[in-house]
Amino acid sequence: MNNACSQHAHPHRLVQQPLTELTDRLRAGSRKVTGQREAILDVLRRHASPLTNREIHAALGKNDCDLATIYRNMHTLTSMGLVKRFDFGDGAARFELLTDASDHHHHHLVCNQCSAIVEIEDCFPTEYEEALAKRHGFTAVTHRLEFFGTCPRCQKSTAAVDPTIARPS
Amino acid sequence: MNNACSQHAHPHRLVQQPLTELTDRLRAGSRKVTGQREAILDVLRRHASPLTNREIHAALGKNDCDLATIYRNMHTLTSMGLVKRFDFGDGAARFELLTDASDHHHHHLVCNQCSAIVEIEDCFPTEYEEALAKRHGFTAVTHRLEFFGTCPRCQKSTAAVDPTIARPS
DNA sequence: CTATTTGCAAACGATTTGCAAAACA
DNA sequence: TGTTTTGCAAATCGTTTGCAAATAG
Repeated sequence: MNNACSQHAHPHRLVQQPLTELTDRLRAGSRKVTGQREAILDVLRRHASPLTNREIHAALGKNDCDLATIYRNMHTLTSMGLVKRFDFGDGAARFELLTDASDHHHHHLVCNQCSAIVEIEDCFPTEYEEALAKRHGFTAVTHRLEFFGTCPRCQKSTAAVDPTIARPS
Repeated sequence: MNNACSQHAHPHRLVQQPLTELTDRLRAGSRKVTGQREAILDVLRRHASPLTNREIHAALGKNDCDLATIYRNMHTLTSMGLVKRFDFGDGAARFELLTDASDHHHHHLVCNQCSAIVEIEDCFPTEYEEALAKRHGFTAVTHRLEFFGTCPRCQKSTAAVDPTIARPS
């Protein structure tokens, strides 16, 4: 995927926490600290935007490991809370490192043209969500919210967008 | 997928517009009115919640047609604006009939346990979205928003939920 | 009659899984 | 050493596509 514009990502997400802190979290969860896991976590550390398994695999370079290993580890890391999974509706899951508790819930603004991703702090108002849950008798209600549009850089080009892809109107 | 609770769906979406009105829209788009298309549209007409291609296929019963035909037609119908595609993050696209312009934008509340789907009118505040777009220099910004939780019926049972699936925290 | 549409089978891309070898603790 | 993790290959699942036959207008 072409992430040419991804440098627009909000700087606050580029905070790199030390790798040792991450491996410690692995040990705390009684998981083994393997070279593959370190390499994967290291790739995630240095990326502000969520990456697909394939992108992680490509970014591993020298520390290459099997794609299946990445898939398995993203499951593990997600269930351990080290990583969060996002879906942009294009058929590939994306994963982002959770640096701290405050990162556990946020959203994205994705360019329909070049797939640039901007981290967003805006969120659906809690009070609305609570009212909505109560109204329908649901409990433990959460939401998935992602924004799509045309990024500044792509506003000049005139590339067509596939109208059948799941971009809400 | 188990949609046992789907009768919770908001009644306003059960409005069934005549099949002829739909086929007319096909003709208006210079598309042929085939038996398969009529059958597919008829299935969508009588369902309040979005259906997967497989669910549509199963619902066709006697008027069975090839799955590939359904996939191709959902593309066609989506690009014609007769149908809208939704993604709940479980890997299967869902489609819902658009009865009128007011239906072009709405959201869902999905039960994590039984996949019951409730149609939701609540939406992310337009002014927030506009501010967000301006702040990041994006144009033509839209959003995808879906809610997840535990439906009234499932609040009694104690089924575990896969923590690795993309349900935002 | 002619462009569209369909059925069938094969192809695809993302993801998962079985199993034996390799590696952490 | 005993359990977890990895690599490899095969399997799965949703979806797409090539192509010849069927069909709507």
